[in-house]
Amino acid sequence: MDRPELGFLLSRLMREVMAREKPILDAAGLEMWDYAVLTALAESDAPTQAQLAATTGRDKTRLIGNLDRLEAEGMVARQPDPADRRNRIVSLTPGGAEILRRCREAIEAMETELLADLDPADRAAFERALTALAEAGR
Amino acid sequence: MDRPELGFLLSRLMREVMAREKPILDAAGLEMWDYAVLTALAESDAPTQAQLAATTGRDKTRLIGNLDRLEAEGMVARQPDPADRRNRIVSLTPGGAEILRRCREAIEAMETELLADLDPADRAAFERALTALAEAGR
DNA sequence: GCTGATCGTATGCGGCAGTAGATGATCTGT
DNA sequence: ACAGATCATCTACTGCCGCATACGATCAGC
Repeated sequence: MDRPELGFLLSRLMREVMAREKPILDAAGLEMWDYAVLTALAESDAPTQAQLAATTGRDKTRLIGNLDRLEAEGMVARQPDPADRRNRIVSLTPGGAEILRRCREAIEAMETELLADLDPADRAAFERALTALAEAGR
Repeated sequence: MDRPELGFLLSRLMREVMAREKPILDAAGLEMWDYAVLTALAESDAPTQAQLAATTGRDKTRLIGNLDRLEAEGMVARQPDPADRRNRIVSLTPGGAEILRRCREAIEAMETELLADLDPADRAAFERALTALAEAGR
């Protein structure tokens, strides 16, 4: 049962995916973390910064800098939560959403190409399994 | 086609796997990198340090420290290559192989448990696809 | 034999990571 | 009204990362 180490396979694939994402994000003037933040923002509505840090896995103090930059460039907006004014509610601006949409499109195309060599059934199973497993880690 | 970002799924799963590996490696007194090095050593025979750095993805100057430690603890041995005395050929000692074997066993058990909830067919396809994709990144 | 390249090693740099403590604004429980 | 908790922010600290450089030993081509 000389199964190849799950961790090593994942890290190798991860490196490959990131290498292919980088030029796309560079072209849009985004860092990896920026993209993660924007994506999280598009998926959950009206998150507070602490929530955003939790869902992206980014340290909350590090997140601040990213948001500063993204806000300065008009991609996100921070508003005090009317229900609890300690919170800052972060949201995507239309401009940010548009940039995100373009990146996402390019990245999906890249991923499609990356997965193209797989047997279609395997590919579907791979995506299904990966989604389930990623969920398992909460 | 709102496919969930491959990169994000991978990073979440990766974090989960590493979190589960950590206690096992801690118990054996190994760092993540040590384990990667030992595993690479078990798989390819008589690699030079430069080759080892390439296959593990570790910076060659950083690798030195790991090898120093592993050598001091008797897990690996460094020998000058008789064919080219600039090279140092790194090899697993029996003791190192034994420690690696035990870790690998525990980690495989952990992985088996992690994958246990998957549909068996999906699981097989997942491993097949992951192996193929990891290969794609050379 | 010389020159230039390669390998292992040591060292220093800048960058990025998380953690911890302090601060000010704000909320909650009593 | 007051005490304690929470949130965003700032700053200092520590540790790991890759990268570049330098150096001595060694090899290969001419």
